[in-house]
Amino acid sequence: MMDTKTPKIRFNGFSGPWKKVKFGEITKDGMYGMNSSAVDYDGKHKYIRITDIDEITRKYNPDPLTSPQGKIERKYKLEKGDLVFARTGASTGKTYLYNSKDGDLYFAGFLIKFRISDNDPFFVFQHTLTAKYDKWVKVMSMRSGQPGINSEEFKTFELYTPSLPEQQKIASFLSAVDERIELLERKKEKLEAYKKGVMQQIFSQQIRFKQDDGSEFPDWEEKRLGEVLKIGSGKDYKHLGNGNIPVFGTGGLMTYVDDFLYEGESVGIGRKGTIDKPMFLKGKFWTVDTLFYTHSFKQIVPRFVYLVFQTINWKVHNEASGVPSLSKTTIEKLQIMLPSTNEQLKIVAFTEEIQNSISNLDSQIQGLRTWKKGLLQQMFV
DNA sequence: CATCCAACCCCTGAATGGTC
DNA sequence: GACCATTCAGGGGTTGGATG
Repeated sequence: MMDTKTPKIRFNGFSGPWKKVKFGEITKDGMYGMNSSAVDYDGKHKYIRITDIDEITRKYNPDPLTSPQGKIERKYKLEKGDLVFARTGASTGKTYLYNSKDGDLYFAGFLIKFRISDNDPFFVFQHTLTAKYDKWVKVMSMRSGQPGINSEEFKTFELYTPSLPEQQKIASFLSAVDERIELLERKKEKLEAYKKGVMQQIFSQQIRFKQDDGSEFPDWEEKRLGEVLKIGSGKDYKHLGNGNIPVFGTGGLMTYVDDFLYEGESVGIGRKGTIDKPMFLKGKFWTVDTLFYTHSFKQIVPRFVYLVFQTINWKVHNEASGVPSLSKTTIEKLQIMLPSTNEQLKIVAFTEEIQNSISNLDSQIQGLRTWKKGLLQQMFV
């Protein structure tokens, strides 16, 4: 007897149960890619490896663009309807559906390619974005060492499929949802670019704000950072107990403890490792050994410091040969042009408004992604 | 296997303090 | 006041665990 099921929600005009198939039954090959390392892009052959697939959007997103090394064979070129799977490492199970817009792509050995036949590729691909698939990957990839799933194992993944027209109907609906998400993403990118451009114009004084009564603000003054603020060192926090005071590292929030280093508005900046990602801090907080914070502000408001820090090219000031490093003296010696406090506040308010719109778009995008994930659970069985 | 990053630790130089 | 010992904080390289 055939194993069948019916999904919870469905488009009008379709009826009848969905039938259970193994992934291997609706695909051809299941071949491993090129066993070759990546080299600089040669202008013709684009290489796709696990890291070139975006974790969230599952799009081909190379950084930088590379080509495979050595002899390039046609059989490693992806075609319409090809779906690739990451087979080892922490990203095991990550998938990418070939999109002809990405041009000619040659796939790497850590990916396995399946060509989907007689079914809608996009419909099948969507199954690899479900919670059910994630769970399956988690179990199947368990090994004594690094996680992994081989070609034969991928073929055993089970899914339920309707008729081709119903698959296509679902696929076109879901791709419309994806398009909406992409539209918002592009909007967000544009706004981010706009913010960057405006900040440049503000800090080069091409744009100046006026006082509320229409008069000019005073001229900007050249200052050493050390004249207007002090740099505080982070400290180890391991000896502290649990609490509700956040501990920040160069990568952001780490944990919560029961003591604080500083209270008030401040800006964190990396001392080692990531030195070019300033963060705005407020309230009581603790920073680790590798994250500086600012304090004792004179003639400068912390939120403006945050803006200034975002415009500084920190990597230029790196003085170490190994892990990038900044020292207090380097930071204190930096020269900046400083507007009056009132103009600083205007600039801060203006840029924060743009930032709010960006954050708004971001939460809309997150919301849509969550909604789609839930939708997949209802539409598939 | 490569990358990232917190934690670790060594080195240096300034500050402090003691002794003759 | 000169000299030396000790302490301490900051600078910066190394290490190892986590992650992709």
